[in-house]
Amino acid sequence: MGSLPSSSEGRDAFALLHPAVQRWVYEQGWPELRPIQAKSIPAILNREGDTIIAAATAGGKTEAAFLPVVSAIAEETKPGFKALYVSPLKALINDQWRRLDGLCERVEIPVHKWHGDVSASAKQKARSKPSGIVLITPESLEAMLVRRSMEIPKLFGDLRYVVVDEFHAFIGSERGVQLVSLLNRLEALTGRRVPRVGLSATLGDMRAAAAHLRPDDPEGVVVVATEGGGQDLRIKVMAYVPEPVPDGAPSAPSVTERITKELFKLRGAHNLVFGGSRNNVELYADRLRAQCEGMSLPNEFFPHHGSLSRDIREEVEQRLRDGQMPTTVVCTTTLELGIDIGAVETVAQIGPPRSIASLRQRLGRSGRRPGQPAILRIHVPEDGVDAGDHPFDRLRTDVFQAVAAVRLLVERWYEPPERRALHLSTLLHQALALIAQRGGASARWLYSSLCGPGPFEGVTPQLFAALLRAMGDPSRALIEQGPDGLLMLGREGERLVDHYGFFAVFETQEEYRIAHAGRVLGTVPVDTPLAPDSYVVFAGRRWRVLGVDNPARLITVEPAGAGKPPSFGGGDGGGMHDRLVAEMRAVYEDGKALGVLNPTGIDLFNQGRQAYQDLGLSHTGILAAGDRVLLLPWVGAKKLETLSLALKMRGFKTLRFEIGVEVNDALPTQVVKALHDIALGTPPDPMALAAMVSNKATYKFDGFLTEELLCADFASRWLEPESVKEVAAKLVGASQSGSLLK
DNA sequence: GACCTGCTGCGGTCTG
Repeated sequence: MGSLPSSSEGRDAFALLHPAVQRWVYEQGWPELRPIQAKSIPAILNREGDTIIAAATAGGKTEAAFLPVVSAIAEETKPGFKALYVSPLKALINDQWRRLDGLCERVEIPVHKWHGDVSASAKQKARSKPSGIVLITPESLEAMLVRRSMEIPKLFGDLRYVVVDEFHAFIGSERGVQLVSLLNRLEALTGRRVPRVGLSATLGDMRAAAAHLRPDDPEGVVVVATEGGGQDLRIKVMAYVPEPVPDGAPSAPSVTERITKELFKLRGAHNLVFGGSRNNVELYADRLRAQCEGMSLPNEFFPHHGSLSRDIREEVEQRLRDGQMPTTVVCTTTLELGIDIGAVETVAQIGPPRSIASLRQRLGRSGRRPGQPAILRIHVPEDGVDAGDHPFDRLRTDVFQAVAAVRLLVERWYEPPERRALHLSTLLHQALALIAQRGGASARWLYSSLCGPGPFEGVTPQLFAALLRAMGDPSRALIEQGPDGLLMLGREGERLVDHYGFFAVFETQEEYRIAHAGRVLGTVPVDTPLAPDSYVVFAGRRWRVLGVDNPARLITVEPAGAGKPPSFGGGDGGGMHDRLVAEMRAVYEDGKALGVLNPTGIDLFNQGRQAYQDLGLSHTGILAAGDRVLLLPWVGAKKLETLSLALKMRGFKTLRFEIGVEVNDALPTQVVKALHDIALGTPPDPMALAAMVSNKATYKFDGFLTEELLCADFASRWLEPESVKEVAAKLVGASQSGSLLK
């Protein structure tokens, strides 16, 4: 055979693989094993523990996990699935299924897709003769555990590995908490501790990621990483302001028109433009297509976002993958994860990045061939301001945010996971799922199953008892207690669990479909319907609304010559990490912009620095300026996000928290007190917090929580763990505890 | 004035 693996590390790793896997590797014609693969193979095959594989996008991570995993299970003949692969996206499962097919065929191991688009008959077939590898979503795994718990020991009793793809996508979210809880439940059902392998490109804090992967033994997780270095980065931040127009002069091109002109220069290659919102995606995709048509050129610009129909999105992905015709896709985060689209030349971003991890992920789409630089252009629109405007409006926070994000990117800092929140909405969901899975359970057993070392470890027995009491309250009727003390599903609990919508822990809004000539183009939210005869831009084209069928939730359209993007509904707001805000402050303080700014950007940068000095924002606390209240940003954006949520719940309209929070209303005393406490970094008085929260929901099952539980959960998102328990204990009241936890 | 993700079981009808 050839002299494939050239390094000694590569040779040693290669020798560990199963002969059939070795043959497959030869057949691929690879010059050698990638460094990440050479490292991961012994890490997985020579030990029993958990592993995190971190390498740049397109670094061969999938094979780094599956060459050893397939080798380990190649000779297994006992019935049962041997490896479970969990992915955040169905599209990624379909991609990986295609990719694994050849390798697994060589070794004669079946690979099963298992998600909502897979037919019941295919699942039935896999279930009747379980073997090989299952590729699944968290929701489908939840459904399997709840609906088929009796079969789990037979299906997974001999499971050898769990592989989690795009692991970063599961960190710091409700869905990630659910996933880890699911893996714990799976191990409990099978009585085996199964090695976990997490794959990711952008993990900043490996120890924290390890703690998320295996909460009760983070030290035992081996991190296999390769340097992403050596890649040449070319980054430019371009700022835009409206040009002043003298009276009587023809109007100057708008900021949007100038950014469009800049993006149009990307013609002739493969590029991605991250628009920041579906609205922007539609706006720019339409303008760019119109510009092509105006110049009688073939269109190269296409939109891609979550409200477009699957077939429209797949058409665009296919066009990128083919690489035959030059293509620029204007998209949201939909093209950020690992769906196979090939390499692109330039990555552009409209507006400042909100997350460094996501910026890194986006950049990973560019410069994937050796010797080719990764190119990033950040286009930052800013408003025009007058000299007399308030300094808040002259801070140019978007420019500073973009510069701060680039500084952190160069520093290789990424948002770390946050583990300290209580996640009571998800805990409630998991308690229901576990009761349904077992048919009934004691409170003590539930507590030890869910709140041991794991994503709910911050929940005390008292708090859990309060949660169960809330669930058992006749007004909610989620659970009830039998005479033997066993907890069972109540009337409402049955109804929830029986509906298929139960399996996902995230909320989704109701939508209308938009269709032309029988083809569904995509969806818009029900609360922002389109009127008949209005003009709309959708899927990158212009349409006239023919009719709206309310009962069918269907909007029909015909081609038109005008239109503007529909409203896709509001987002969650905020979401910046404290570190990014701190870096913004550092940029204001030290004035170092890395030389990445265009001339307009430099002007705005100087203007922002001046405004910053004018304000004299150097201490922590709340500034009252006239009828405005400014919360200094340096308390941390995470806290501000929470605060802004609370303030919105109280009906305040004018909020700014990019760098400060302004409130143009008089604040109730209790809320001011809580704001003060938060600004000073001390735990707020629980009653003041309660006054802020009222009884509004953010997560899917918040609506079933009492005000006290909601407050405890709310506080947990930014307080230190000790303070969380303190505040929660005060809220819940230790005196009531104990009745359910016998 | 942000983004994204996911979905079972059953009963009915039709096709090969």
